[in-house]
Amino acid sequence: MNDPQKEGAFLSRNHDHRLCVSDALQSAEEVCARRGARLTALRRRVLELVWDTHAPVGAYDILERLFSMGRRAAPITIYRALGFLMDQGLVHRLASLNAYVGCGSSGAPHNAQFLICKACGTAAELNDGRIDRAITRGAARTGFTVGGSVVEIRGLCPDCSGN
Amino acid sequence: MNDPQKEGAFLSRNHDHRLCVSDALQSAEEVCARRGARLTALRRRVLELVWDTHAPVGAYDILERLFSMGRRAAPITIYRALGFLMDQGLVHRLASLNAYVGCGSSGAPHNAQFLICKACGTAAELNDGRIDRAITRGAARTGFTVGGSVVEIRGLCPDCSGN
DNA sequence: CCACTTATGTAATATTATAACATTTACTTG
DNA sequence: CAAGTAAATGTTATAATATTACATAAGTGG
Repeated sequence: MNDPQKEGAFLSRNHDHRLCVSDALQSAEEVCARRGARLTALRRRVLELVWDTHAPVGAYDILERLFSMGRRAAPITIYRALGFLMDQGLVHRLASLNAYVGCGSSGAPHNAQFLICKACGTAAELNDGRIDRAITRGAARTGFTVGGSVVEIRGLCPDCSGN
Repeated sequence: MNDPQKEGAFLSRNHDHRLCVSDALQSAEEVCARRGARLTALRRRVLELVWDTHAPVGAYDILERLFSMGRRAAPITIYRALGFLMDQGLVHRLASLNAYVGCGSSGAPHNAQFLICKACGTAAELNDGRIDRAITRGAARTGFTVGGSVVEIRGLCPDCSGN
């Protein structure tokens, strides 16, 4: 992870996004190959569309983009592809947005926290053990055993907050 | 808050739930009166239905229960009432469930964390500053400024995990 | 009481997601 | 390679959640 683009959770507004996409696609190919999971043309296409921007994208947006690329499909098709991609840890669903975003640290399904910029819509994945631990401990104090968590944080990204 | 029922985030399975409801309703009356907000019959009814159990309830469930009480209403009616109640900080929406739950620490709108038992469906509100701080700090490390957060934790409540 | 604001009613529709079953594709094994 | 099987996709319909737009009613202040 010594790619200069990947120093922080958020990339600069004018980073070379083609690299994000090609990295994600290549990584997905490898991950799936290693597991014997089939990254079919359709699934790869959906993954590409999810990676179209760093802003989470709705299932029906993906559907429309597929249409505009000349491929006609039903909603269930997208949901199935997204389901596969989530199972492989390549995509996350953001419950607070009903939208999907590519997973940067792909490799395996995992919990993560998300930072969502309310100005530009960009979302970045955080994998902060301190947050996880605070949650596990806070829950444990009430006798609750944590299985998983949804952590979606709204605010302003560095570019949009002027930092 | 020296009500013995309220020692922890989760109440025992056989607590006297009528007290929860009457407390919530009375508190809501007070809060609204203080603010000049109108807790109408409909809104109070919806609040009661939300408080029917500690498990989050869907908007359409509320609608059905209203029906079964002889009151016919359209979805928008429920959503408007829920909107009002959320504005007053009396109800929270859980994004990961598309469901609504009464707010225990009512008084003002606020962020909170939620513990959701995957066995019994009960949800409890946590107001753990340590989690908030971990989030704020984790975000700040990436240059992100936090506005608000959705924290919904799934797992097993004390009753269901055998503690 | 009148004018005004707020709340609710009514009808239609948008948005997100899944169920059920048919067909096709690709993998496997003889 | 052909047949059999499992996995993926197609097709159609529908469920579940939420909102828009406009009409009516109810409360509030002069």
